[in-house]
Amino acid sequence: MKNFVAEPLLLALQALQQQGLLQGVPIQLDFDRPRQPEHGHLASNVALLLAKGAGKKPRDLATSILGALPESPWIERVEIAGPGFLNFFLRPAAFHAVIAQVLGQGRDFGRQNLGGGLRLHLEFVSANPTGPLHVGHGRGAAYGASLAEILRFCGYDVFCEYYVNDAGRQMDILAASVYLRYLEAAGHGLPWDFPQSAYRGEYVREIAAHLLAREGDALVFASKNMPDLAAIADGDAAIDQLIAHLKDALGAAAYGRLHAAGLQEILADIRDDLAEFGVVYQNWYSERSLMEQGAVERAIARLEEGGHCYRAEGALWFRSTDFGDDKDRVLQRENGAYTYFASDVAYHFEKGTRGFSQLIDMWGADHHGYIPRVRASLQALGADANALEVLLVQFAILYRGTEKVSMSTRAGEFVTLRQLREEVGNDAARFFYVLRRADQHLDFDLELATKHSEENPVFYIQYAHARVHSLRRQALERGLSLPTQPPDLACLTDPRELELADRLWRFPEQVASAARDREPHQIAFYLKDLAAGFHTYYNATRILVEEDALRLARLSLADAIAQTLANGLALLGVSAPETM
RNA sequence: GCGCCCAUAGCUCAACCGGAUAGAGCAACGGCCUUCUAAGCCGUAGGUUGGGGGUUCGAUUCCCUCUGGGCGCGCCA
Repeated sequence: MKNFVAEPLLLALQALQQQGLLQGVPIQLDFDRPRQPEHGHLASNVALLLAKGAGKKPRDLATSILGALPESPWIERVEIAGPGFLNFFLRPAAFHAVIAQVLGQGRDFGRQNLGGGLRLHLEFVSANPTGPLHVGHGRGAAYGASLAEILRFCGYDVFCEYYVNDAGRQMDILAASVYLRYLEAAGHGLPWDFPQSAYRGEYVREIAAHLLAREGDALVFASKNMPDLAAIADGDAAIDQLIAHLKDALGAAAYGRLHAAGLQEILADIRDDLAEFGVVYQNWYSERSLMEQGAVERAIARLEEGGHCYRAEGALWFRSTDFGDDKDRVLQRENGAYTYFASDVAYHFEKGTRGFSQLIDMWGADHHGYIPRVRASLQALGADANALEVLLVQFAILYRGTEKVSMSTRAGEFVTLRQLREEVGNDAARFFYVLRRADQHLDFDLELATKHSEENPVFYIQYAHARVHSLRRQALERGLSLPTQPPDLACLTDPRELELADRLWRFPEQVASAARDREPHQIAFYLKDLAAGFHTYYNATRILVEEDALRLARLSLADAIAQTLANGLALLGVSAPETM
């Protein structure tokens, strides 16, 4: 739609160039949507931008441009204002064309091909499978899923992946926690209190109960000669001793079943939870498979071949300081075990070999210090470090009223994503999560979200959508005809109607902007604005009037608005109900 | 101490890769339902964009500095 103005303006600038007025000045077209209606529907500051290079005063240049503008069926008039802005006023026909376009394109209105099919890898959530997802993870899930949809709508080939940390010490702690609950469920009391450093959530008992149902007493024997945890002051050391004992006593096969019991149940839960939330992955990538395939060894060998490693204090280090990191990082510990970082080096390198042009990672903001070392590793491995883009998502801080809610997974004190979804509904949750920029802290007041969920702006938007469909139902009930394609919009002359069409026209731009900035909240705010415009119009103007032409034209406008609301809501994973 | 992020109306947040007079919602106050869904609409009030410098025709936006907050600085993940 900007072409209505961009094409004539470009022609004018080219004409001036031929006259020698803009020699050596690179032409750049730039438009603004003025806040003030007096400033037109579109304003261009080209004269201000090009004035310096052309050696002219901005207003004089603007006058020259104005003189060179060809006639256009869409442009009513052009004014020069302020320091040299060119303000374009469009004819109603331009807005009618927008409405027709929305109705013609339907669900594809707003779709565009910015990406050109570029393959893009998007990793998000990737929470450790040591417990159910909590409300904090929900933000990443909603944000990532919405971003994926927006990017797809803009012509990118997006591949969503969840990186499963199924290999680390945290999983061993989970296994040990399950084992202790298993003993309890089997009727064997623990010789000491349940450890503080183990996972104490209720879900661990459930996993243990299922394990007991499958295994019976078969694993109880390993409770003999357990280390005396009560005697070990350091909780982490205590749990590590317990893990070592269990691995030894149970043997690889039985310990593997114990380990898998927790992992598989929790992973299945996470998968279902996210699927119900409308968050779908193309792949779940196992950290353990990375290790079993030798990818970590290969990556480290490659680093060593490049001379980026050294041994010190018994450990193998990566000289990340050569690539701008604060300090060097350990890849392999003194005890021979690889660090989490080593897996991540391999994982990110491996991603790059799968043919993606760009890698987008979404991390919690607490991981920001991690970016330089991952970048450094990609650089050292000869990969394109610029292909990795890390989006940091700030924490969601939970409140219950004015009180901060603890969010410890170990202690099992948290509100799960599932609980939240059940309380406020998927639509409200999805929308609420993307309502603010990712780099803003999200204050999530549970009391407010549950008690006053009807105040959530998602209902405001859905209500506007439902109202349009209500109009259509009303029209049918009264035996009135509905619009046909293409609509006749000539009688839409009211400034409010044209202004609404103006907002519709903005949708594709907003989608592109949201994709470029990786900011789904832009869509959310746009939809609020469009819904507000419709509610105002609805209250001020009767749509189902007797006069056929006017009624059909207004219904067409309403249909176009509903279509755009539905398209936008779909990008955010929110439903667009026809009745409320 | 070093690094990253943030600071806009009483509260929660917008402001289109620098644009013209900084906008919404909530809270407050006052109006609108015998006609298309009042989960709505209209109006009033609310600001030195944390302070100070700089760049620019032009700064909430970019740079510097200070203040205040969040997070990080493990052979944890």
